[in-house]
Amino acid sequence: MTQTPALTRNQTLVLGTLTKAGEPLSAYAILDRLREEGFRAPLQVYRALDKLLETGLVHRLDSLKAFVACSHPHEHAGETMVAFAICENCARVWEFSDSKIEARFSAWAEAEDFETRATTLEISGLCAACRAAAAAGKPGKPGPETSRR
Amino acid sequence: MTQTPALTRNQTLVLGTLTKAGEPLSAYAILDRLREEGFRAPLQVYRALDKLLETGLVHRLDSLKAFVACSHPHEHAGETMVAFAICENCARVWEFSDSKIEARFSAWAEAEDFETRATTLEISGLCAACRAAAAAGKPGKPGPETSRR
DNA sequence: AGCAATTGCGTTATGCTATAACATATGGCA
DNA sequence: TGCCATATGTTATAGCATAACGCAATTGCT
Ligand SMILES: [Zn+2]
Ligand SMILES: [Zn+2]
Ligand SMILES: [Zn+2]
Ligand SMILES: [Zn+2]
Repeated sequence: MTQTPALTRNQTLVLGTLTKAGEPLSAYAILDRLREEGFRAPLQVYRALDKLLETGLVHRLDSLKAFVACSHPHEHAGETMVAFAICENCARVWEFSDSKIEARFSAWAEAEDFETRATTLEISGLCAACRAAAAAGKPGKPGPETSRR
Repeated sequence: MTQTPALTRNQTLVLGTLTKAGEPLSAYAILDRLREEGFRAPLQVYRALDKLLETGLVHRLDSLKAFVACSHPHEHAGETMVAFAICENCARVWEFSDSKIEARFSAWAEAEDFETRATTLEISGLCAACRAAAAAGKPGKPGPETSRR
């Protein structure tokens, strides 16, 4: 069940940065926000992220090359397959799981005798708020802070 | 329906390289295999890939940062959500779609009023052949040619 | 044919993402 | 005390992707 073994200072800082941001951040964006705390090199961020990813407190979004704090520091223990919906406009992320989706993937894997180790389930698009704003002619937020140093 | 407008020389070379490889290749791996054909710069590969991705002849696997030829140059027109299973050991890729998986994602999107634009559905693990080989004590193939120049 | 617009191509330079390798420090424990 | 494991700091390097420029080929029109 991956007992959380109390976070170190760097891990706490990185997790705090992601939580406060409320949206996905690239490792380098995290680094920039932690320079005042003494961070100097990407490795300090990546090493902290490694541990946070292991314990499930943070997720990596492959489609964005960015990291996000787990929205329900729930039990990721239950083997649950987690999916993410990412708004291209406001960068908000919805983390959800659906037992039926999981069941279908498992069915495919069983039929093919494939042993699943990791999953990447991400859908990107426009959230309700952004679509409403767009319909009303408003510009909207700039997007996720990734690829922007 | 994205009429395929006849491929250019570079696009043909890149698609041929991916098809012949039969496994995912990074853009730089493709570049290396096309130097004898006159390729010099990553952009030549990326520009060809852009078009091939548009027309659905090639897919990008975010979890691998690599590209793979579509295994059934089928109609990707029908809005079908495509999923990939990737063997971590032999790098083979299974491309499949499941209307029930798609239906569940669509149901979530409709409930949240989220407009889906793109999907990344990838599961990685071990294929049947590699598991059997591992059980028999054999080493197996080295893995996908990504991150190796 | 003449001409403009589009698209593809080649090249150079640069930026973003991630890890290797080495050094130092710290804390638990035999 | 001496050993081991883990965290950390630092420098350098590898791997992935695009910006910006200029030129060439193609297309579509008059
Ligand atoms: Zn989570
Ligand atoms: Zn939004
Ligand atoms: Zn396909
Ligand atoms: Zn395999």
